Amino acid sequence: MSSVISTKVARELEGAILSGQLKPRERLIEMDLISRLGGSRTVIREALKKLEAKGLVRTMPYRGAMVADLTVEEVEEIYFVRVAIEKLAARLVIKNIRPDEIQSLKQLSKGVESHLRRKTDQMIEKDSEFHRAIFKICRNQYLYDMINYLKTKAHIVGYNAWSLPDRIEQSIQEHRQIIGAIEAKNASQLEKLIVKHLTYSKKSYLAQLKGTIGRLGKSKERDFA
Amino acid sequence: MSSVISTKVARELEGAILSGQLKPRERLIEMDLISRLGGSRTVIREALKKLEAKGLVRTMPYRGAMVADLTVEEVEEIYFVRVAIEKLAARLVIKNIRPDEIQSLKQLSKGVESHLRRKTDQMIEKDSEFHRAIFKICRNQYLYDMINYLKTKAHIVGYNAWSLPDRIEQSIQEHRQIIGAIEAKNASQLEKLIVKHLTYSKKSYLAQLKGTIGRLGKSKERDFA
DNA sequence: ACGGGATAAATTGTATACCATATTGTTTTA
DNA sequence: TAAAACAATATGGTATACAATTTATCCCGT
Repeated sequence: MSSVISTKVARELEGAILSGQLKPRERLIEMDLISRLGGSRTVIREALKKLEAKGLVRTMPYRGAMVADLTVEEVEEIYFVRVAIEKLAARLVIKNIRPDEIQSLKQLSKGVESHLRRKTDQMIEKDSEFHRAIFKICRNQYLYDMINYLKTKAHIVGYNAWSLPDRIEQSIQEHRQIIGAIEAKNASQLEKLIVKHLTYSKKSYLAQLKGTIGRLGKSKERDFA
Repeated sequence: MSSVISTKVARELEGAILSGQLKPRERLIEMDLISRLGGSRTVIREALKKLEAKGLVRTMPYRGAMVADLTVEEVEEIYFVRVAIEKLAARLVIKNIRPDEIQSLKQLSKGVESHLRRKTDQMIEKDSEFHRAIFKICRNQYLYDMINYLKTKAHIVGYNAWSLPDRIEQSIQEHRQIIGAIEAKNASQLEKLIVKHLTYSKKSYLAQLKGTIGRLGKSKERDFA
């Protein structure tokens, strides 16, 4: 629908949420967003709708929008599903991957390493690129969409799966192992690596969530589809 | 956001799509929808956005909205993911179910049977209720949402998983078996039943899709999250 | 002072008008 | 006949107004 502007606004807002500028449960008042992001009320509302669909924003009638939040239970639920889907993805990757794709994965992995000592933002982007590339190999748009949805959801508590000590080096190590398993066509090995990765990621999110849950108060139900 | 009216309009529109009144790739022109469903342009536009998020409608800048459609490949992709998730659900059900929930499942199953000779619409509703109840037992909202999304998507081609001969009797039979497997806490048996159910359902959708694909022309890419 | 209820302010929901911009359909023209 | 010019249609976006509802403020009796 309203494409150009509202999409841009939605992207900006998403950035603000994922980067932690806007915190979970923070109210998103249309007028404020207008003066902050520009555009008309219509545009802002459409952007909010988009983010609602993405699960980053929650709205209630006549109460407007707020940044979505996650309970510990929800994080558990998310990772439970995500593990299952990513295991499936692992099998698909082994089955579908072509030699040239292995090469570009290696390339991407190098890209991550090159940012080792740089700004975290770029590092994160490169890392996402690597993982996106893997899931694309599955050649199943729905699988991809769902992983993406679950991943984004978890990111609401903030970007900082990277804040833990040695996370970066460890991540690079993981990439190498992943590529190794793919080259060896070792599906169960790849599954294992992915599960390990997710377990770590989950632990990190939960730690962060428990750190912030005190000053936010509890949240309850959600809506969605 | 716009809650009351636009939600109602979205529901109506969804009904029209799922029931086949509005066919895949049919253009949804705002003015037409206004005169058909009432409400202002604002409301219609928000409703369309909602359905876009649900995957029932596709929009392109300055080209507006159309009823989403599915290629054969997409149906394959959807069912591939859905089978995996529902297998997961099966294991969760066995793990989490309480005795009283078994009772209400039996009750719901009876509800379906009572509509055996009635109008198909009510039958479908009762059947959905049964399956919804099962997935609720998983106590994982995300799992539930995803199954629901995939299910709805598949329904775009029309309601008629029921059009095949003896489908109703067969479905009732399946319900009994499912309840049996749950009572016996037999997870692998339950998985098998669900997969069988899905396989059948998929075949039915594909048959229908292939029947209609000729007079619709091909579709290409999709967007989404 | 304090909680509870009336009142005012703020915010969202819906409607409508208007124009810019892109697409689609038709006509003209080479 | 095909391409180019034009007209008609539909969406993208802005602005404004008002209704419905929630949220904040004030007032009051105890």
